[in-house]
Amino acid sequence: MPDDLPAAASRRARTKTPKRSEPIDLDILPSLLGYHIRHAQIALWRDFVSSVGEPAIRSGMFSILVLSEANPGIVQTQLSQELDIDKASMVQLIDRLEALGWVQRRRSSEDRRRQGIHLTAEGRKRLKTLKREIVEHERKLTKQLSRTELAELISLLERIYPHEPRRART
Amino acid sequence: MPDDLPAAASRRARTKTPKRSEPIDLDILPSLLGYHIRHAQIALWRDFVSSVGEPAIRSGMFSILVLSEANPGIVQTQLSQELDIDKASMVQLIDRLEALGWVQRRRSSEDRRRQGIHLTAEGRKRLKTLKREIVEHERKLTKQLSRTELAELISLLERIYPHEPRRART
DNA sequence: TATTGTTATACTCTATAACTATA
DNA sequence: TATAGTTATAGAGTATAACAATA
Repeated sequence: MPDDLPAAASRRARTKTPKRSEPIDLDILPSLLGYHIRHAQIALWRDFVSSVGEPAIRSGMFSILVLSEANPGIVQTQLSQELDIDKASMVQLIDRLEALGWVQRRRSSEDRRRQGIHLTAEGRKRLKTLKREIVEHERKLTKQLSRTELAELISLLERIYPHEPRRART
Repeated sequence: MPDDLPAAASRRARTKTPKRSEPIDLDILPSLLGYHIRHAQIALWRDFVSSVGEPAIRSGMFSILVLSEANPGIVQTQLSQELDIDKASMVQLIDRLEALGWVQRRRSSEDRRRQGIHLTAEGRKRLKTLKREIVEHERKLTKQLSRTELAELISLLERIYPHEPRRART
């Protein structure tokens, strides 16, 4: 899950590859979806951290920013639910975004338990840059796929995890 | 990357879902491959831990077992390279498998720096059960996909992460 | 000098549980 | 009683760096 994955792997951190003498037998691994998802996740993660200028931002925090921009005042439980992040973990992520000055919590006057999340002007500015970097990062990673193939890949992935029906987006 | 993900999420751990009042706007998230890979990874992870009888075993350790069975005497650097796990992390994983009595390190006589990994009889027995559980778990997760679609999904995923060319497997 | 494996340390993500305040 | 949010704590995964033994 990685979720997310390692800590500061901006540069390809692992040790130099040794001579590969003979190819190894992968047995059933290549037939397992989990095996490929894991590798894809690692590749995406590595390119994400090296593509995003702001080292403090991880994919989870990016998603929070996007949802907060598109849904001003969204509350933490909604974010938790949509992003499949525990509410206790969400607190820490929002704490960090607030410490960076990118978002603000605003207590709701109707239901004083709730705190809506709002982007600050600074957050909006930074998110704009982030989005550009991340779209570029995605393009780099998926450049071997045609537009149709990418859509097909996403569509197949959506069928293996439970989620709310998506509204059509062009 | 998450790889792997949380700690002990055998039971759907997170809090009860609250009423979803109005659908939220996901903005660009649904167009991002990383967003879907992350969700798929989480879904796979959750089902993995609830499907595998042995709670000590994670997907990384499972892969090590499979490769050690198919390639007796494989060395840690090869495992690290193939599974994209740092060699220092690999040590800990092998330590745990050895403590469980499932694998053995055997010092090579030609190159005394190297230690080949070998399954024990116990390890072979347990791996047999594990494989059955994991094949079943994969079937459950991918049951919405036809055989062709699953092959297509895997093939598309393979094109977004760097890897050695695979030998054909039927 | 380079490689294999190891130890030690630290950081991130996430889960769990107990808690506050509001409803 | 239930919900939104918080705090505290712990565990897994991984990275980094330094190291020992061997080549």
